[in-house]
Amino acid sequence: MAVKPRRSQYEKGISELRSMILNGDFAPQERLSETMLAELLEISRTPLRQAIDRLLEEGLLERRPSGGTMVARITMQDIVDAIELRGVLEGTAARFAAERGVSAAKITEGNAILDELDEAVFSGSSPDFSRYVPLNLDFHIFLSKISGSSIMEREVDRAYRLPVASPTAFLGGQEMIPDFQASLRRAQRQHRAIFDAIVMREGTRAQALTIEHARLARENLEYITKENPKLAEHVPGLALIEAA
Amino acid sequence: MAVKPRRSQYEKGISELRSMILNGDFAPQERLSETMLAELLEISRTPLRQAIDRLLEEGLLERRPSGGTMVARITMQDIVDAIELRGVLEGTAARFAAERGVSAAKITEGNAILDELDEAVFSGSSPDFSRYVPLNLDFHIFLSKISGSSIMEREVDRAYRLPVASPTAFLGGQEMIPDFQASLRRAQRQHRAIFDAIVMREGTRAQALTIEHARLARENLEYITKENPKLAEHVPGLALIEAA
DNA sequence: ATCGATATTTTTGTATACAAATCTGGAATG
DNA sequence: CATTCCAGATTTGTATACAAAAATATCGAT
Repeated sequence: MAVKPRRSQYEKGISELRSMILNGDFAPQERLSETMLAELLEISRTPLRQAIDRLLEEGLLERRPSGGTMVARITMQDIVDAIELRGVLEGTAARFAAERGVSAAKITEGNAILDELDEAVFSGSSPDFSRYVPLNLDFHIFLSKISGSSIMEREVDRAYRLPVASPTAFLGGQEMIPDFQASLRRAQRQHRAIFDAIVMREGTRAQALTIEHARLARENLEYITKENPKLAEHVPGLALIEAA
Repeated sequence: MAVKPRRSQYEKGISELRSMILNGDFAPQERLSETMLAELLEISRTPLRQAIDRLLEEGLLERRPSGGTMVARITMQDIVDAIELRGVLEGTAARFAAERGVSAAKITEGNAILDELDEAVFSGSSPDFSRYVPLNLDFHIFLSKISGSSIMEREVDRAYRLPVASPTAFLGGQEMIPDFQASLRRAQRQHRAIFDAIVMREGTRAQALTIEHARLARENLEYITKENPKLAEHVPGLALIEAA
């Protein structure tokens, strides 16, 4: 039997509308009327409006001056800033973790994730992408959890939802962008360094390393836009960038 | 004739529900049913639910495991963390401003605010509180605006809405807490130093000063809780803190 | 033809009705 | 006496109806 997802109309609205936006289904300045969207997504206006509110929060939608909403105008600078912000928040979480200390159990847990990442990145002749991507996200979420601050955990999680700021934004789906293999290895070495700094209670170092780690995403972004623009298709949301 | 505010039911819901929560009108674990709240606020469930979603975002409400919502359990640590987070975000905005440079017009504008703040703080025998509070907020918002990043502007603004993390959270209404007069003078000297660092393009210094500036709020929080607990009444939201 | 005023249609904000899910109390059973 | 199960009552999620506001179209005057 197929598993029936049975998600709410509201969740359906969010995820479908989000992917339509990232997919570039709407014209840049197009007014998105609620009735039209409701019909399109086959949900009623009540849960649709919730979804719109949420996507406004995430920065994917924007209120039009005349009323109504439209797809947000996102510049390259916005993405660079969102990546930097993500790094700053993750860096603060790492600093908190270092300053406040991490339990032995959590150290074991972190090392386990890192060992698995090593497997995925270094064991074969080339990195195993489909294993790396979820493990990478696991590690990043793990870092926010050991900050010892529910506020930081929330806000880091939130930053991941900003357009194209998630740690996995440039890692495509299953298929790897071959040019990024070296980047993956650097990233994993940074993971080790970050966790080492945290365990050693070196807050400033942990923070600096984590911020710099996020900037790998910026490098990938620059590589795609300058060297290999057709890769942009693999990164949902990149298509809707306006000229800065 | 009295001015008719004519705000929407949704806005009414947010502001009234928020102040009721901060006022401690609900018992700690009390389940807040939508029908009950709708009746209480005299709005229908539709805009009420929007308001609830918003306050969930702000961290003032929390979903109960069994379904339904309740007032969020906020610990002292959460407030300390929210203040630090606010400082980190404001600090990043200040760093951006320093790194990217500020126009001559904006420098003039900043100096004008600082001069007015000087007036409010240093001109009389004691600081003019009712003038200081809005000017202080102006300066903080000004800092986020000159970051040159709409993302940072948004996120700083958002951090102000976290429980008791706003720059004016500990400044009470009109009446000043006398013990904070010295703190006010220190704060204003820090404002000058922050803006100087930004104008001089000293990003790291601007960031560090701004983070430290936010920690004045933490000092005030500690003073209130340890030295003079009855002042807590003057700080909306402090009443609903649980033991950490 | 252009502008402005008014009428018409669309769109959003709000209330309410209804259904599905959840909770509560109590009776039946071990 | 504790436990399980079920009926009734809330409660939440969703659809829809309606009204106020906004946008668009229409028409007339200059």
